[in-house]
Amino acid sequence: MDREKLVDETLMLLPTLMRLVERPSPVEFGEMAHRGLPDVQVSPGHIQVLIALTRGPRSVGKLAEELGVSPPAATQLVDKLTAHGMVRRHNDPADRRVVLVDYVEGMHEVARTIVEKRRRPLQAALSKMTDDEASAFVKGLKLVADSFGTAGEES
Amino acid sequence: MDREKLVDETLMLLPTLMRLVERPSPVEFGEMAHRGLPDVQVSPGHIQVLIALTRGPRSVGKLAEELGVSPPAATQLVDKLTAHGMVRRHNDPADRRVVLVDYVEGMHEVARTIVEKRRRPLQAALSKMTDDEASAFVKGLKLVADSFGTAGEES
DNA sequence: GGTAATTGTGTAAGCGACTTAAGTTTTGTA
DNA sequence: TACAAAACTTAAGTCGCTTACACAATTACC
Repeated sequence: MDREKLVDETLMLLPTLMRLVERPSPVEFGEMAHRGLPDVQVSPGHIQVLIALTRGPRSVGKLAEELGVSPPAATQLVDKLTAHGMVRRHNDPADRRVVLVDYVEGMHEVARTIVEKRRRPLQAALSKMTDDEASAFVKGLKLVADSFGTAGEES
Repeated sequence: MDREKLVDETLMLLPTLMRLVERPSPVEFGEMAHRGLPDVQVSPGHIQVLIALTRGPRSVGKLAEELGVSPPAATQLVDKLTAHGMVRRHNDPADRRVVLVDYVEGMHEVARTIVEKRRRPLQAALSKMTDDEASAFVKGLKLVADSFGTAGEES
C-alpha cells in the first residue's frame, strides 16, 4: 500500500469534506415550528452542543473544551440555541461564576430528532462499510484530529 | 459493533477535526523568504491548489470544481498564490475566456516542500494505522464526502 | 480578614473563507 | 448579426471563529 498516495488523497479530501460538512444543511429547527419560532438552520457546532448535552448539563467552559473552541465561541453557540428555546442557562449554586447549560424541559426529544436528521447522511456512508472499516474510519479520525491538534503547538 | 455509537462519535469528531484542519497552521511561504516576499500563512485550500497543479495546468473553473468551491472562491485562492509568486495566470489560446493557472518557473519544487510540511501531521497519524485501516479510513472519507455532498440536493 | 491573583463568562472588534449577485469579455448559434 | 451561454472577476455580505478586554466571583496568601 502506497502511503504517499493515501496522504495526498486525504490532503485533497479533507478540506472538501470540511466544506460539505459546514455547508448549510437541510437540518433546521423546523421541528419546533409548532411553537411559532422561526425556522433557522443549525450548524455542526450546534449539533455538537446538543449531543454533548444528552450526557447531562454542562458549563459553558466545559462545552468549549469538548468542542475544541474558545469560550466566546461556546457562548455564541449557547446564545443561539437559547434564542430558539432549545437550551437554558442557570447558575451553578456551588460556584456562581459558572453558567450551567441544559435542555429546556421537553426539548430533549426535539433535539433527538434534529440530531437524527443530521445523523442520516453519516449513517448512509457508514452502512456502505464493513464493521472493521467503520471502526478503522473512526479511529483514523481520532488519530488525525490528535495529530493536527498537537501540530500547532510550538515552543 | 454498535453503529449508533460510531455515528455519534463521528458527529462529535468531524466538526472538531474541521476546526483543527482549518486552524492557521505553521506551514508558511517561508521557503520563499529568500526572495524577499512576506511570510504568509497557507490555508488548506491553497494546499489543494498546489497539489492539483502538480497534475498539470488547470483552468480556474476546473480548480473550483476539483475543490468543490464556487468560481469566485477559486479566483481568490489563485489571487493569493499569484501575489506570492507561486503561480501564474495565462490565457488559453484556444478559448480566450478561460484562464489557465500554472506554477511560476522554479516554484514547483518550492510547492513540494510547502505541501510536504502540511503532509507531516497526516503521515504521523496514518503511520499509527495498519495498511487496511489506512485505506479504510480514506475510503470512509470519500463515502462521507459523497453522502454529505448529495444530501444537500433537494428537489 | 483584606488585598491580589485566578477563574468563568460575556462583549467588542476583526479576520478568513466562503457564498450569491452582477458585470465583462469571449464564444457558439439561430 | 443579434442573442444566449460560458468563463472569469468584482462587489457585497454571511458565518464561525479568533484575540483583547471587561467584569464578577472565587481562591490564595501574608
